[in-house]
Amino acid sequence: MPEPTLHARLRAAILSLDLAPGRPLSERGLEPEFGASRTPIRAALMRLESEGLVRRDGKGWIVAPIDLDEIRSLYEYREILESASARLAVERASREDLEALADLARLADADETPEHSIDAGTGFHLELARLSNNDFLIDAMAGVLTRLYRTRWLEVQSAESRERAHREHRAVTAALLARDGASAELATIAHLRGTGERLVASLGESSQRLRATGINLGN
Amino acid sequence: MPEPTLHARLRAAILSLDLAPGRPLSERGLEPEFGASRTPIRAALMRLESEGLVRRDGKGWIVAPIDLDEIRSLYEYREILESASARLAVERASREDLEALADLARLADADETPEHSIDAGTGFHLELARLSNNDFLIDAMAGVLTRLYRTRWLEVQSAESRERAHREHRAVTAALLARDGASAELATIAHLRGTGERLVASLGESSQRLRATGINLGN
DNA sequence: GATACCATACTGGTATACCACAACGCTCGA
DNA sequence: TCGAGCGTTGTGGTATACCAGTATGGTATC
Repeated sequence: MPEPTLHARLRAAILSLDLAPGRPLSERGLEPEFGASRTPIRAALMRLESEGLVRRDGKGWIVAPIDLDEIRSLYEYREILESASARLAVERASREDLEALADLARLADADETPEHSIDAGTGFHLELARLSNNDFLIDAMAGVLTRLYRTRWLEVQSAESRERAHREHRAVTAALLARDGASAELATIAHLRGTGERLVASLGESSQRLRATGINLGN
Repeated sequence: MPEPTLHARLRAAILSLDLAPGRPLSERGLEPEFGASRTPIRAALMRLESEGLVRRDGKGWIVAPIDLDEIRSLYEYREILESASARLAVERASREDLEALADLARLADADETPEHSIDAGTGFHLELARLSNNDFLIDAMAGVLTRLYRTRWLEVQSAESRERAHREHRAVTAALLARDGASAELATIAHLRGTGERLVASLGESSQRLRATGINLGN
């Protein structure tokens, strides 16, 4: 296995909350931690900036904070992308592709580590986007999922929300397999809207309580 | 006026077709042409890569070619984004904002240089996206417009297509001002679908004839 | 004349030294 | 004791030297 690139390692550190949201990053400061020199670190930071995981703060860098308004916009945007994906998937995906997606939704059931649950959910939604067969839609969904990844540490805390997600994923795949575009769109929107609202609610409730779970919004 | 950044200068050179699609770029080769050293040139190239204007080709760089399938996907993607923008604009934009947009569509009438026409069209669509009040939607639309910018040198060649665009823009703004979301969506989709199909058709027709107009697809 | 091989001249990738600027803190003077 | 000014330290921005890999062209040999 090739060792992960610097970009991938930095990315993983941010997504795992190992590098806390809002934390200032200095190019030289990351040199010892990641065993690389400024040039590739700079390149990685610039790339992470375009992914929305890192941000310029004045002249310096910070790990992108988790902002409530941004999450709201992101879910609205995602609803546009994902409902369109569902509609296109109904028109274009093969039966095999749809069944593979349904398997993803079904297999996600079992007892999982929170991290597995996050990755399974991300995988499901990304795979759905792939079925649209539109590379720009796929890339956009990948970007959204990346930007939302850290907030999902919250969602997967409760077994109930994990089960709800799986149930709703199965509802989406059922509509897709039935080639019912309108239902697939509606099921997708229902899933996202519910998830988004619960997430925003729990984020808005108290950033104090979140810090107790090890999650800091960074703002 | 501050002098344009290196990124902006490279970007302008690509969008104006001064750097032909498909042309190989070497970091060192750009040094004398742009009077900068490799480090900032490299940074600019990485940024342009994330905007889709430059691409890695093996180990090297090339100006992104203009690919027919990509244009098709882009228009499909854009239809998703822009119809959603129109719908959101109907819900959210103030009367003043909508009238300002209508002004943009109206003022674009006059005799213009092709470049002005392109920028006016880009401005109109970007402004429409802004009225959605969703930053991600806005950024995505900006990205789409950037990626499509070079193809618009074709559209503005004919006075007839310029006039059609203006007319269709006015139809969109009329629906927006009437607060008729469904009509606004439909007018937007009609505009894009027609424009996209004509563009793809003329691109597909003959890349030979295009080269005569100074446009090379780079593939 | 054809082919194989080697030298050379590129490529991007990396490490690092230097620059200007900004913020912080200490020191010196009132 | 308080305040102002200056120096030290750290920031990103840039220029450049060096590295390893690669493709290419010329030459020498068969």
